[in-house]
Amino acid sequence: MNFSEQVYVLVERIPHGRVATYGQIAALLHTPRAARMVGVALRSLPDGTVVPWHRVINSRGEISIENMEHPAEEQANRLMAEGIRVGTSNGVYLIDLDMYLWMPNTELTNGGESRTV
DNA sequence: GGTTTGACCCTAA
DNA sequence: ATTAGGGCCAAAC
Repeated sequence: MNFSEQVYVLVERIPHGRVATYGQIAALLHTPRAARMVGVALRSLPDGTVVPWHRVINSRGEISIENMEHPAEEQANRLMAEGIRVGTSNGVYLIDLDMYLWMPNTELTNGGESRTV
């Protein structure tokens, strides 16, 4: 299984209503410096894929797409459809990481609570 | 094989 | 606080 496939598998584990960062995905794959590769992998997702690519954002909590086949606006809409509050400042979409960041270490160790705040 | 390419990230001004 | 600049490394050429 190549790097891209591992990325897809991991991204599928991001729960509905949560987000992860590129660097976080890379770190979970034991290559903490390969954040850009995560982006490259998601860039060339096959069409009609079921991977929730929209749940992956950058380390500052921003959507990092300008305009491709999937514009930033679509990603923002998909996130909001999951109940995530998406702010916008100067054309940049912002997500509160303190509130929505996925914490994979916590998910199985505490009965599924994992609240922050 | 070597080179180029990024949906990134961190550091230093 | 904001912004350049450089490092990163798997994949595609």
